[in-house]
Amino acid sequence: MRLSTLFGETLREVPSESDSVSSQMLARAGYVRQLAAGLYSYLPLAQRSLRKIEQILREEMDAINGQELCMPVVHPAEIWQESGRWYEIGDEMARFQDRKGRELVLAMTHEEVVGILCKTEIRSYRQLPQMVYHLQTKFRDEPRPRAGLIRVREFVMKDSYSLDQDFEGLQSQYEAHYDAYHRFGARLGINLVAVQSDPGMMGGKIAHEFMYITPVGEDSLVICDETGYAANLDVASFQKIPEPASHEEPLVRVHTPDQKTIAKVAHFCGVSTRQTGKMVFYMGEFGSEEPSRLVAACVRGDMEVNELQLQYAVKAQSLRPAETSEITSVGCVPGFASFRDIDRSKAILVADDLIPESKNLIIGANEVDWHYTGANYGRDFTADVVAPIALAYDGAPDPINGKPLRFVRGIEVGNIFQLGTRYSERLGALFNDQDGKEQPIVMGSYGIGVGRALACVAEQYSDEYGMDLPISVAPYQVILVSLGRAGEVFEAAEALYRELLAANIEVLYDDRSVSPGVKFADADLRGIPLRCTVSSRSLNNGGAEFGRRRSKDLQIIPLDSAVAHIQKAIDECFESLHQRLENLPTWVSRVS
RNA sequence: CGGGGCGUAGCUCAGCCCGGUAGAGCACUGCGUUUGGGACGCAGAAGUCGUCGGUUCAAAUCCGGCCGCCCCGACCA
Repeated sequence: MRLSTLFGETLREVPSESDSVSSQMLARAGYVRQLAAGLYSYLPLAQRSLRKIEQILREEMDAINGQELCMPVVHPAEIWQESGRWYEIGDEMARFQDRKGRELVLAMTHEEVVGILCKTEIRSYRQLPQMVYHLQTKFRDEPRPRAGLIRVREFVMKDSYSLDQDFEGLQSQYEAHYDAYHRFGARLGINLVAVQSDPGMMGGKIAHEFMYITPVGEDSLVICDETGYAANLDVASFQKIPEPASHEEPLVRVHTPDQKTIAKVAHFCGVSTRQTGKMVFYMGEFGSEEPSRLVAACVRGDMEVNELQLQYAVKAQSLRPAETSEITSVGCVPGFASFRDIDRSKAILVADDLIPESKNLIIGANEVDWHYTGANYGRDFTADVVAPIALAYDGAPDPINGKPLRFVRGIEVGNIFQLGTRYSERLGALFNDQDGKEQPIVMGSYGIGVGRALACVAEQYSDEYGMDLPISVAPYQVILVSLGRAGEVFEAAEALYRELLAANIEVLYDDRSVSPGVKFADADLRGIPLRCTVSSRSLNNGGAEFGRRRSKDLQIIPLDSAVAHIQKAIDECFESLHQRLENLPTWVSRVS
């Protein structure tokens, strides 16, 4: 490709549209342009990179017996009504009507269509297992798109769907995806960490997210480098160690003027926050049939509430922080609340499982400026539900060996879900088993965001001058820079360009008549890993100048063997990338 | 949805407080010079100041509504 004709300019100045490194780099390098919030055009360079990422996905999916197909982006509403998600999903799903008034939706994912396809294609256990995948556009009307390609509304996802007759089959395909996703990350040059995650409304019990670890990530994770335990904060567990206490002290009502927060009360009483019980109030929604109810949660004073686990503990559809009036309506005094003296007919009381283990807590007395000391679960107060509802924290003891967990942030590049039979049952995707009995197909679903993967690569492989993409992702392998329009240099560069093309080397040829500074600056920006320069200086030295992007260690390669030299360097780039495939985490080697 | 910021030429931004001729740099066009790390001179083209309304003799500037974009939070099958 000649740079003089490439569609897509570099930007000299940092675009103002977003703060994230990847979006600024991709914009400056002429890869992407924003059309609206969360909607991007991919210019030719980005398109080439995306196609390379897609090709890697195809190879990895094919390697685990996937079959590529393609399903529509526009779906009739009925299939989403059948699966139930028409009613469960809110404004995130784009809904519209066709000219006849038929309700349509833009696909957020494709479980429903796969289920519909199974109804006609799969009838017998003899046809299972199967795995299908596609690379297709999704639309999710995110409440807040952000960070360039990291969180967009329209994006291409590789989504695959496993179809099995039983859970053993599902487990096996799940494990195959687990390993394939690690290979995918390695081939892109990024480390993906598999973390336990919340299956959420996808249903099923087991799910993992594949995270690219970076401080700019939007998900919070806990990981332990020693045991390999890794989990999304939502589902992270940790060891809970009660404060030592020799005996139960008596319950004593103490005056605590103006000590409204846990920190203040603990300080006032001269104890650690670990000796206190903290109350947090939510309003729980339980569906249209049931009225919403107050959910009162109690965790030890040094901890926070894990809202997702609290929601599961009370089997609520959703939780929101309670208003002060809602708290007082059950007899609680904000700032001085506890499970004692609460109207238990109007609220669900949930205690973290550490609370019954903890002796002699300070809790609220439900009266302004008063607390109790020496409160003990069972004797002085009880809950309706005891469950692990405390949020893991930085340094919390690993659930396996008790070593401190590390808090990190990550970007979710992929996820894998064991769906089970939820969709096949609702959509009627059944097969006849060996006994001739109808059974629902056991499904799994597995996604990878293609653009998000590119953003993660750009995030990692950038410096102040631009991107330095791995050879597997870079739109071109080498950038050929010609300096000077003098006849000899021009002829040599043109000849080398033709030779590189003939040798099937992916070359971006800067044939523009701009100053050397512009060419080098653009070469640094564009993300091409190798650079070859032809100039009168290089010709005088015996050929072309060649090396890694921005390297000071440049070698002169004779023109007649230049192609071979460049091919060798490309091969070495791939080899060093492929070394990442060794010692990858696998399902078998995982701990968590 | 809550909080904050912004919207002026293709890009980055100044001008707005204090109302009166729409600006700079980069990019672009032409001519000439220049060619190893974002060159220089001369000439030129380019904006309905997001939008609608109000105040005023007069609005980019003051006031109000709306729209859009970014950031923090909520949310995220």
